Amino acid sequence: MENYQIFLPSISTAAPSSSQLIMKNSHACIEFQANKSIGLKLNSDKATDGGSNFSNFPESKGLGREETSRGKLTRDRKKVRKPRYTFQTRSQVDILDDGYRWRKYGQKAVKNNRFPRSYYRCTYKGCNVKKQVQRLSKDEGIVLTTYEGIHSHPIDKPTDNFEHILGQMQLYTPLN
DNA sequence: CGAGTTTGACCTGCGC
DNA sequence: GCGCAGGTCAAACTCG
Repeated sequence: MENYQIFLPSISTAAPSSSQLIMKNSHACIEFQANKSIGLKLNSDKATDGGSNFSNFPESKGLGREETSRGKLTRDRKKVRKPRYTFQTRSQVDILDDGYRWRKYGQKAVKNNRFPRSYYRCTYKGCNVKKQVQRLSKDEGIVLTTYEGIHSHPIDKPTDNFEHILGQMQLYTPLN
């Protein structure tokens, strides 16, 4: 960790909608963006790349489902979106080993991006943290990892730098 | 056998 | 209203 910058919002509802953390070392470059997701509508035009629209988090999208034609979906999803944090990582591998255990629950092709987006959920009991992993089509060396929510448990298998990063996230994350 | 992955179907919101 | 895109579910499958 040679170069470490943090730009984080004050913990206030009037805080700027995004912040950045940039980490660099000899083998990786990570750019971290935190967005308060509640009610944000930042881009008026459609993103040209599948990974560039992570700052758009309509509050109600895909939420509130209780029962459907399948008759199986009875979960009561919260209507409040958790904050999301996007890491932009230059890496040859899609999956950042952040020390937590994740279970993949979906993969989708993204418009204007030849790489699919993968959806993961933390497998720790009671931990509802999700993440999305996507490679940029215009620079396939860059992987966007979007975290949604805060882990409420210790890291399962601590790895060097990421424990630091995630610790910072929890320190600075505004609570809902 | 349990945990994790794959993948098609389904649901919802949004733009036209 | 319709189609598209994003997000999620869950059965089937794979792997250790």
